Amino acid sequence: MPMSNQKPPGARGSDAVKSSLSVEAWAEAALDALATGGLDAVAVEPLARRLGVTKGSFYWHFPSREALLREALKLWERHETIDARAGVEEMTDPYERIVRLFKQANSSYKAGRLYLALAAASDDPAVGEVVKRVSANRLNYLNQCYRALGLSELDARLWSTFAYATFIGNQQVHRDTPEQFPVDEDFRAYFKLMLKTLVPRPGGPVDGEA
Amino acid sequence: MPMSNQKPPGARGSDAVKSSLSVEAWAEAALDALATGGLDAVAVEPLARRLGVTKGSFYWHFPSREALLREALKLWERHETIDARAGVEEMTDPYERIVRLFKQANSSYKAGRLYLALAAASDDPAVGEVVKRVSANRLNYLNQCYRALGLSELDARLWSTFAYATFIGNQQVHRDTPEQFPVDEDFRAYFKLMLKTLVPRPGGPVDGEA
DNA sequence: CTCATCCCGTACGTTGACGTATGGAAACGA
DNA sequence: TCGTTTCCATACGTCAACGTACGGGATGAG
Repeated sequence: MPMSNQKPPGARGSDAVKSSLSVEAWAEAALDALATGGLDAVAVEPLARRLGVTKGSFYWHFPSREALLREALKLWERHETIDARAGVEEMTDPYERIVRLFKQANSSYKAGRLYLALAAASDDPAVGEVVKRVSANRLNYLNQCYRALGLSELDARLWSTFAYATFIGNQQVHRDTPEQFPVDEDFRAYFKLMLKTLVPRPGGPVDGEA
Repeated sequence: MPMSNQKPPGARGSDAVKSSLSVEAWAEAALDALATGGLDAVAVEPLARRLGVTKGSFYWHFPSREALLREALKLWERHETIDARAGVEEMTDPYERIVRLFKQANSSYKAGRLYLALAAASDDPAVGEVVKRVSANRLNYLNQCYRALGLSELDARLWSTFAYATFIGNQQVHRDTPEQFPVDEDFRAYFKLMLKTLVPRPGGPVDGEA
């Protein structure tokens, strides 16, 4: 049984490739099923049918359904942490960095669905652990960005939580009632409004307590 | 088979009682299971065990699992639309009305979990329909409140969507990473910040486009 | 050519939940 | 007291998915 490394026939040379090619394909399919059908859609036989094979294939690559879930979660966490930093780290200005984060968060509808599906399956301990870690990472990163804007520790925490909650909620509203969600021109106005409201300009007013 | 009215031995007199007593008990249990375990937790035999009975009882009250789901959704929608208006309609000042709505939205953690669980199960057509209706109702009501504040049609739509998304997101963040969510004193500051940011005071500045 | 390993298909046993059939106990009216 | 209605338990068949056992074709090494 593989599950780790066993020299896949393709992609020779870079022996840094740890996971078998098919393993990742199964994991991707699992994430796809998760985004659309929830956690129970991550089922061996349905996925096998979807991929045009049978269980026999699956149980050669994985010891169990739980192993597939673990692999899918690992893949998701990697995507989530890498994509979150991509195109953001290069921005030096903290304001522009936050703007970039927001644009990114609103750009990938599919990633939003995936997060919501995983968050809804947090009852599963393995899922809950990863969701909590990813969510905490995002919040901490946003918090650092707000601190870089000059906000105090408390203010940064409050504003970053505020902003993060808003964008998570946007994904939720967008999914639950798409026809109520602003599009095109309205969305641009909506986005601009949120930006102006949620991220204080470098020279703007700083509000402490009342 | 009942499923509608059949003169429950208790609560005589008010024959306006449409659903049997036990039917509502099953529906409540179903909502409870939904909040904690998701849609698949609404299973006949597990619920029966939880209630200390067997399937025999269930299939006397309901023709199928789907009927239970429908009943639970009906109950949820009723709760959601009634509770949303309770303690809000009496407020005449639109500002105070919105504040009341926000306080209410943040007060019931359990109701938040229920909404998130149902929203996550929107793949089910019956669930999706109700979720969409409830969500749209909330948004429209909030929109009316913002219009009553004097905002234009567009501004009211944007601000109400903004505010609604934020509070939905709060429930999500609160559930996914509870230890990162502000509590006690920090929460009060957080709440105040959101209020000041999201609901313009009657005499405050009105921002149109840039 | 032979053989061993890789990858997958097939057949089987098991489990959990759905739904049905039927019996039975308790309450209630005549 | 007797029968009917109400509510629930038990037993059964079905189905879908998990996991296992085993076989078999392909492919590369010797």
